[in-house]
Amino acid sequence: MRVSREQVAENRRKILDEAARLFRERGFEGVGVDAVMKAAGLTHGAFYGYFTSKEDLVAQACEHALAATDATWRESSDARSVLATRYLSKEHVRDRGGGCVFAALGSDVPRQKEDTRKTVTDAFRERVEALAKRLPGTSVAARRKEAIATWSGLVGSLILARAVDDPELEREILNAGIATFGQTLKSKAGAPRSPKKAPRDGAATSGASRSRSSSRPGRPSRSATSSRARDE
Amino acid sequence: MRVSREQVAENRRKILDEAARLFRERGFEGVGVDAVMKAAGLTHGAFYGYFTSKEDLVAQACEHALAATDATWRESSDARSVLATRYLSKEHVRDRGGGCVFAALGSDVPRQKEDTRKTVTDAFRERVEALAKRLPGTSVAARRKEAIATWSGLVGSLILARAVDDPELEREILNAGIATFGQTLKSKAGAPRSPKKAPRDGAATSGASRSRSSSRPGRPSRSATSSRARDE
DNA sequence: TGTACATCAGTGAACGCGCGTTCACTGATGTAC
DNA sequence: TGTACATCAGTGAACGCGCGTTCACTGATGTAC
Repeated sequence: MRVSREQVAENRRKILDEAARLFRERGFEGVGVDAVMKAAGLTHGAFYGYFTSKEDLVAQACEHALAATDATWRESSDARSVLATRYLSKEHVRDRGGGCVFAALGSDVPRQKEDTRKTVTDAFRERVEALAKRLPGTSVAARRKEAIATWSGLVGSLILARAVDDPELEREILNAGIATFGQTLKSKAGAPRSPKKAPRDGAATSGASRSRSSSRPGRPSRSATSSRARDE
Repeated sequence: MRVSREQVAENRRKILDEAARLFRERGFEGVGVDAVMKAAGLTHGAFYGYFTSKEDLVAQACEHALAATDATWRESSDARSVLATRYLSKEHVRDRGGGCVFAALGSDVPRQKEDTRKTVTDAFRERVEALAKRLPGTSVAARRKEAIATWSGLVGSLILARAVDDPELEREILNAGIATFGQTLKSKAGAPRSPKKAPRDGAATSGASRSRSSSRPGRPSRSATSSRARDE
């Protein structure tokens, strides 16, 4: 039963929405193709009309989830303290499925395929740049360094607040994070190790245009060979 | 073919060693019972002589891995900066299987069963207390808060350094983390939100004795019913 | 200390199940006239 | 605008595979005498 082109586009969006939510809730390996398609109101057989493999879905779902939050970060003019307070709120701790991808899946990213890691790396750069813009500070390098440390602190705080099973300790972690990463950090001026090569300031602006995602085909051809890598 | 009691103890240790390594490398769901037993030099059939279920193995392997590093943290007298430099080294980034459990599996912990979360929570408390002891600072509460934020920052930095696919960016994250979390942080004095209830200072010393792990049986009885939870 | 027997750690076949993936078929959509 | 046909998105059965788990059996260990 063929459906309209608009329906196809909407189905695609729905699949990615549901996949992005489910992966964040249950982890990449905790969600099957079947579960994603069912959540999107389709049957599993239709899956390979949209994606070449589950790995393909993982990569695109990550991009989908990250793009949604990227926009918010770039466009909002919230101060760093507001941002930290919202990021480290109990609501965000609870809403794994709709929250930060880095916190929900961060420690699983190194185990994913190239595509996914590249998507995550690009999004990390976006976040750091968006954060650096909000920071006071003299040099671009110092602002960038502080943005990186702040972002690390926020992600780490959220992950640990979620990991812990004691609500009181969770609250303590969130509050410590807000108090520390919601305002200017103190850090040593230079890079403390391997001083032979200073961090490139140019990297702070090099990835400004986000043009990569256009190379993804809308629908894979039916005849596409699916080579399944067997090695770790 | 029955083996000696010493052999049983050694097999148990080997299984936990290999499980702790494999889980950190490939994730909880990326490693099967079969792979763990093979790595330990046994066949999968012997598994249920040692553990009641895979979940049981997950919990015990986490405890095993965390206990190993706990000892190091408690006993070493390294300054905070040395600790940060070692924690955020390229060697640690590379050695996922032998490194920090929080960084390797942190975002997967909220999805695990009670036992595992409890083990992780206890270990978190240990780390924070061990870290707080090294910090200068006036009040116990301030030292504890700084220890929590520092630990969050270290874990977050390591997770992000591993997630990223660009070695140069990885280096930047590590250096920013060392510079920031290797020395005293600035943070607001009071808790910034929900000021009705101040953080309990007593929590800093309440979990001092680590007596919990003794309740684990050495070998489960053969007749133990394995009830498998079907719900999420 | 030596023998006879009970114990039980480990083996490997087998189980049911869910996974990722494929495919023949269906029937509504889109198009050519 | 209306009809005839080609296209193709979605369905559901089927596949092979690996997973967690069970169990009858084996034979070395540990024990009783």
